[in-house]
Amino acid sequence: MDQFDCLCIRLRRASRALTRLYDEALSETGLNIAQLGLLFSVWQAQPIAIKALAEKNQLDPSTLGRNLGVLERRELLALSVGQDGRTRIVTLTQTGMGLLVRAAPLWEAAQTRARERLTADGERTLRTLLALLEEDEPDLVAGSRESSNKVS
Amino acid sequence: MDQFDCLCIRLRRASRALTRLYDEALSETGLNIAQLGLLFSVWQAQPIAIKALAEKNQLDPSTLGRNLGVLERRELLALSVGQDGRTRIVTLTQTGMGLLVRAAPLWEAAQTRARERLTADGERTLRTLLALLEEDEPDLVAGSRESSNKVS
DNA sequence: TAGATATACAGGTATATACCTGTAGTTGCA
DNA sequence: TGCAACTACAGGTATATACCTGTATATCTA
Repeated sequence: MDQFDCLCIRLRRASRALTRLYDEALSETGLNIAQLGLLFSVWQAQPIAIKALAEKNQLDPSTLGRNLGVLERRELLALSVGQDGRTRIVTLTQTGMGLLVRAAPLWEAAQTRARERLTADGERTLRTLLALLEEDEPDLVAGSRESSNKVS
Repeated sequence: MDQFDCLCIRLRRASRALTRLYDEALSETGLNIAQLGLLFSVWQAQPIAIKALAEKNQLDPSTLGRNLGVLERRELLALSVGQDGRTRIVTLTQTGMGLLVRAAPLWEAAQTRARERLTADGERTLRTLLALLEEDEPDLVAGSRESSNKVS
């Protein structure tokens, strides 16, 4: 146990560090990067039900519901009842769209700073590796379809 | 803005996914991976003040203080007043040490499963890239000391 | 040595995150 | 069609995370 070089802890630490970088860049918008990502995700997919949005973002639906609540209270997005009375349909408001547009260049700047910490190659590799980490064991039986995500 | 491929969002998503993997593996211990990491960090560094531990883990001191509180209430670690009366000194209890030992093989299994999602090369590369992301602009003026963390 | 300044936390507030349970609304089937 | 099973959320509870402010303790300086 003298070696506890935990991948998860490393990832969480890097995640906190990068979150700080983006949040700081976005501070004047009153949004953090998680909220901006959510707004953008809604913009892309609207109108969309909470469950579907949760899957798209790989978030627990109850977590997402609460996160949406914060943005709804700021009137950045609107929730309404879907045709299926059980669902809540999420859409972006005008205000939300406006804020998204205003935040875009600030996000861009943060992204650039993040990229500067990596190389162009590094960024591509990182994205690939992060995607691999999200993969749930892809059905070990069907061994024919070889893993298509080899990394250098 | 039609391309919002945010590194930070990707990192946070991967972090959630990996956290789920580790937390599930550790569930029978009643610890999550953040708590296990903290216990281990204390074990390595004890006795240590909250501020120093916060720096070691790159956590906000107030965040760390609350996280420690959870583990203290479970009597996994102990807080006492340091020689400098302002500081709180953290140490692992016997119970904490015992749980750390019990959790080790479960953590190991999770780590192995995480590694299987990457390649050996991938893991090494990932660690390097994550470390780069944590780096705060390394003093742009002193341009002589060239960046020693190039990635293939 | 007294007062100014600095430091280390504790606690308030807010958000992110997940698990669990309860409830309202749908769907499927006898 | 009426009930059983299912589904989508809402809300409780708990932890992780960070920022800000207040307080106790140290330290420094005139």
